[in-house]
Amino acid sequence: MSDDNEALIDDLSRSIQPRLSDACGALGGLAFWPGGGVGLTSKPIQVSYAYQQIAEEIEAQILRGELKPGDQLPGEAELGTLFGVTRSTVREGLRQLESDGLVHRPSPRRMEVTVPQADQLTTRAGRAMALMKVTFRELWEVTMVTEPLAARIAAQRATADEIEALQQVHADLLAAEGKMARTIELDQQFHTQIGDMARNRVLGLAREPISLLLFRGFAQIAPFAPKFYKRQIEAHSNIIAALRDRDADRAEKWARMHIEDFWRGAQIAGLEDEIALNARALSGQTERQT
Amino acid sequence: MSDDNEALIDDLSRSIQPRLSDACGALGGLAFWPGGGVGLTSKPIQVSYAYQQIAEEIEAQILRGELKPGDQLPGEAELGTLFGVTRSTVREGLRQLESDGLVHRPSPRRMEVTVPQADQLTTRAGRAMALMKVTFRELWEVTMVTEPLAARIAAQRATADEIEALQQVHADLLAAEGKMARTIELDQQFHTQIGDMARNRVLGLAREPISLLLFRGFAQIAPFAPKFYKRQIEAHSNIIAALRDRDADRAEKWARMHIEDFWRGAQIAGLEDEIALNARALSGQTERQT
DNA sequence: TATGCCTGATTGTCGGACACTAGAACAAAG
DNA sequence: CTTTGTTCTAGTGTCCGACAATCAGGCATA
Repeated sequence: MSDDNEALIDDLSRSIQPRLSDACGALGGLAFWPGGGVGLTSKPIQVSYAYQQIAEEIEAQILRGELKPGDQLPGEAELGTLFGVTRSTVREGLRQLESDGLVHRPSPRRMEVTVPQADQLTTRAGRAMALMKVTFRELWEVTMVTEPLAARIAAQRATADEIEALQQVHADLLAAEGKMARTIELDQQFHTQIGDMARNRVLGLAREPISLLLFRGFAQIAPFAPKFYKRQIEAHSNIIAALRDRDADRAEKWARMHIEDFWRGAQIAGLEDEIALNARALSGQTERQT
Repeated sequence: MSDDNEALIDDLSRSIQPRLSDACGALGGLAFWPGGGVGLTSKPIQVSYAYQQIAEEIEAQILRGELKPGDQLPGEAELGTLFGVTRSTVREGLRQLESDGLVHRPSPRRMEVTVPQADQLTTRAGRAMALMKVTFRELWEVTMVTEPLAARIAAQRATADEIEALQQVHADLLAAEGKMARTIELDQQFHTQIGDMARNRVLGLAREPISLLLFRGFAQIAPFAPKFYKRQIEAHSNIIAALRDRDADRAEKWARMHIEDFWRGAQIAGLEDEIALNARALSGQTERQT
């Protein structure tokens, strides 16, 4: 494998500034400000550790295209000699890259460059939103534009097979009546699937974590609004029908009404400015890529 | 500090399964499939390393709320004894959490729990979109709904000060005519600022990386469309005016026209299905939090 | 050809070590 | 009493060396 990596090795070997830790505390010429304590330009003075530099250097080479997805990284020991640091230090850097999603490990022996996976970003964003305690209102306001957009584009681009698969999810959803957890799961899947049909990765990335959180509210709304479930189901049917007819306007309209209706339910349940999700509920879903 | 951490320590000490590495390769009862090679349920068989378990355990406790933002983590050595692993192993886990944004280091001596920072997520998402080579079309389709939404809500919620600040950015933008890099920067800031005025963190999270990438196209459009720059500026003026009047509909309308116009420019420049950004361009901006 | 075995390279984890520094406690000076 | 300087200690970044487990690949065997 060393033949294949010759080039990589050459590229990677921008050796780390020797003995960074020594230079850590060195605060770069901090100008004295005569006007008193206030107004001092508070520069962050960020220290840079060796393991960070390792991660940054490799990351930069990935972004610059010198390392492409699929390329295999040299061994840890080799990286160590290349950068002039110990294997332990290299490892810490690799862990960062790993959880950044820029490298992954197809086999425990190989470490290769990859592009961040969508589901990983979704988890990340969802976690962040939960931790920053976003409200249903915030989620809803955005969903109010993303889902109709997804439906509209999906009507133009979805394949017949995809629409069929969506129909199947809808059927499963009907069959799951009464089982709340399953209902929510299938409801989310329904929307995710429409999102995928739009063939827009940006939209997919943006809407997924949001709808994931928002539609959990289902469980909190249903008990308060008897007809809520039925209306939601009907909306789904209408969306599917519109998709079948390739009627973008109608698909968009029904999606909008669907989300509007969701909001009415949320209002009845008094959820408007409630925190959408105590992060605890997400704790089970941590899926760290390996 | 050990007094304050007594509770944390108790909580944290769910000790890691002893000797995980030994159980690594153990492939869980793989059922033999008599029908031939095809149809075998290819289970991922994910091994779990000690450093991952450390990260996951601490992460879970953060999500569960047992560790709250601002809490200080015990020292590495202490964590090591709590989990029953070496300090090196703990460190690798901490590096993951660090780049996940769940913990950070206000001072090189303290490691405390925090909620993921928005700008970090933005960087992450932007990098991912660049690496997956999204097209201008994908970005534009989503921007076409996010920016009008941001403008609409901003018209309802922005403070007078914020509108004033926006006006200032606009003035700077006018003054920067001809300087492309600066123009793009200020244009992005203009939109970001409107996004912030909407006081919707979900919207902010969703739209920021997208607009960041999309509006870079400015540089590629301007040379092809002489009047493009002027029209964009005018649209900005009109948006500000609408915000001043608290006219949500008009703000939304102008934002939409603004983005539509951007698309016309993109068409003239032939960018529709071009890759929005070679990731290289992002490589300079890596800002790893410390 | 397909199977089993052996070997080298790589990885996960360990334990110990050292220099350096932030933070606190303390002493001296205005 | 506040401000400045000193000392000490715990904790961090980095290094070193080591070991068991495992994967990849070559080789021998059936």
